[in-house]
Amino acid sequence: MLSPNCSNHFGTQQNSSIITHSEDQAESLFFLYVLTPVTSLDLVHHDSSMSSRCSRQGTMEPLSPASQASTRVSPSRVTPHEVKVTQDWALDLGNQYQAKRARVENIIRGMASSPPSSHGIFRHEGQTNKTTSLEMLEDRQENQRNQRLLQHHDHLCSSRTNTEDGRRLREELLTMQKLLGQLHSRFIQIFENPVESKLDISEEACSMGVTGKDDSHSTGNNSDLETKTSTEVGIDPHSECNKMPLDRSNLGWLKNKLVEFTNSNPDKDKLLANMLKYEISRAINFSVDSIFKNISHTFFKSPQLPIEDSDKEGTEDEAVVLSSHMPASSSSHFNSMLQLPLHSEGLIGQQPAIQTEALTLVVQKPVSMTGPCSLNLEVKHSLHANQTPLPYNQPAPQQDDHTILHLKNNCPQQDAFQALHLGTPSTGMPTPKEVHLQCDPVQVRSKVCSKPLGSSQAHQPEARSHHLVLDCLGVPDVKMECGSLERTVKRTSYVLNEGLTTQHLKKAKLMFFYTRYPSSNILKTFFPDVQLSRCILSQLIKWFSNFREFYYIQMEKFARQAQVQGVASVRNLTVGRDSELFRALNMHYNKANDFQVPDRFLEVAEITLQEFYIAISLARDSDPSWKKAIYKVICKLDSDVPAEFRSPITT
DNA sequence: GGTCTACCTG
DNA sequence: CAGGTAGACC
Repeated sequence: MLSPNCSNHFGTQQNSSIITHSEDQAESLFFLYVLTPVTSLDLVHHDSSMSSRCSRQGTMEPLSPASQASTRVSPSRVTPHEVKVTQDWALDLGNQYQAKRARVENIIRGMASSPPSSHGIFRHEGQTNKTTSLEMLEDRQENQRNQRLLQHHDHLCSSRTNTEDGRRLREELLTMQKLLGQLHSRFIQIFENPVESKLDISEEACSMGVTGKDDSHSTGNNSDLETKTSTEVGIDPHSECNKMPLDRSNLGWLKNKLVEFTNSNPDKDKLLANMLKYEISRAINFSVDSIFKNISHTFFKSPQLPIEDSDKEGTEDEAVVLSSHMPASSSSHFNSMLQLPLHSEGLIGQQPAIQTEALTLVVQKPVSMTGPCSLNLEVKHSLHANQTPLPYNQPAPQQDDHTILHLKNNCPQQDAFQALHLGTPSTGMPTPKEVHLQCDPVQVRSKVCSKPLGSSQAHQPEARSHHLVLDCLGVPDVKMECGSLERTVKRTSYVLNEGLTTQHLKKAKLMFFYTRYPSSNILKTFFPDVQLSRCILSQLIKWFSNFREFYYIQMEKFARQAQVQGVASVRNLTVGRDSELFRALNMHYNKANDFQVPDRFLEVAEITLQEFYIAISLARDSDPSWKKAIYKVICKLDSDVPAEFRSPITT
């Protein structure tokens, strides 16, 4: 099939390998064409090197009869101007090829003019033709069209015909016509009975040692070209007859037919053999080219393009770029991670760890990015060296707060409060410079709070002196670039209310170890980075109310459990760091277990458990308000919150 | 009436 | 953990 145009054919990368070879052999091809009977008018475009290359490439076509007939250039394309140009081009060839060309042209003319009305044509110098004699044998209709074309050119070229050569060639013409008839009959037979003919042809061709080798040696430049064109497409021209299946559409079949034809006329049709060899190579090139073109097209449209090599910590811009170049399967991942309105067809199942973590942290509410807060991170995991790891093998009972659990898992800011006790920075952690960053926490607008509250305003001077060492929200121990870290924080910092972030929630939980009933003043003092409006304050109070709720539920549960287990004395009810009750509480308020829970909290917890046990033992639980007495006791057991908690999360 | 709390529910 | 409600307290 004809290539649509030169630029497309040569401009596409996927064809480069084949095309390059062909272009490198432009000169050889040129000579081959000169020596080869041709009929196609594509060569009219040989007025320029580029167009000639394009034409030759563009006309590479399978040699199957059907395709030949359907893809041949229409004679109507020829214009007088083109003929003139071709003449000029041909004159540069030199006289050395004149004789040969004339002879070949006459042969072709004779073959093409099976009807006696057809006369010599293509005397025009340089007027070469792409249609081979074999092709003409295959398609009579095409011959007729070519004849019309030849006739059109005849009057232009006839004056150059040598009368003596003409007579000699006419004799050859007769021979060729006979052969033509034989070959045509043979083709018809093959078409009608392909299987039988296949075997026949195969045996004939191979038994005759059908190769282009011997013949090619006699054609000088043609042999080199033939070898090149064959080898460049991975086909051994000397052995393919033994390998390629003989099919009507198969090039091997055509070659065999040509060999058959050539062997029957060894002295006169070497030219045809060379020509066909070249055509075969060209067809192979074209086929390979088409295959690669299809492959390339399929490849770039495939959604399976792997992007594992893509930067997993790429920026959002990078994600956008990826989404535009990659299969949608890849981009979808980034879409979900970055929540960008990108087309999603499924990105890559390969998820960067950052994104995965962020997704697990999403609580059940929609989020938005507002209200930047900065985290001053100075010390991380400072207590790890001194803190005795708490046994944490058993899950806490009634772990119904999944949100909190998630937050604890990924936001080990408790480390900051561990540092409050030891005040020693841990090693191997990011320096303050490295982790000091701006984050845009996600905020959830509270129903109660109608007004947006600016965060990080009420910075108390004294609070600034206390550098809370906050591990910024699930930032892994891996040292990260600030940009990447910031993106992580953006996705992990989940603002629960106006001005309140997950850091505040964690801080409140840690404060609960000291105070179960914080006053409003205490909250204002220890949350200086939050503008404690009424709604914010109520929110904080509500948090502690929820903390107490969970706390008392656990106490009652374990007290009743002890009752069932038949604990003899209240003195036997103790709460140690390895007790199941403490594990449950620690899991709830300090899931990361990186905060040193004060001993006082253990004492208070033990007292609370005993109070519940006593009340239950005395059947006070029958009273609807039987817990109030316990609350009165517990509220008096609050201790002072360490001054380090005064440090604002926002600097 | 406002505030705080416990309790319940989702 | 948030929202709602009811009760107690001032």
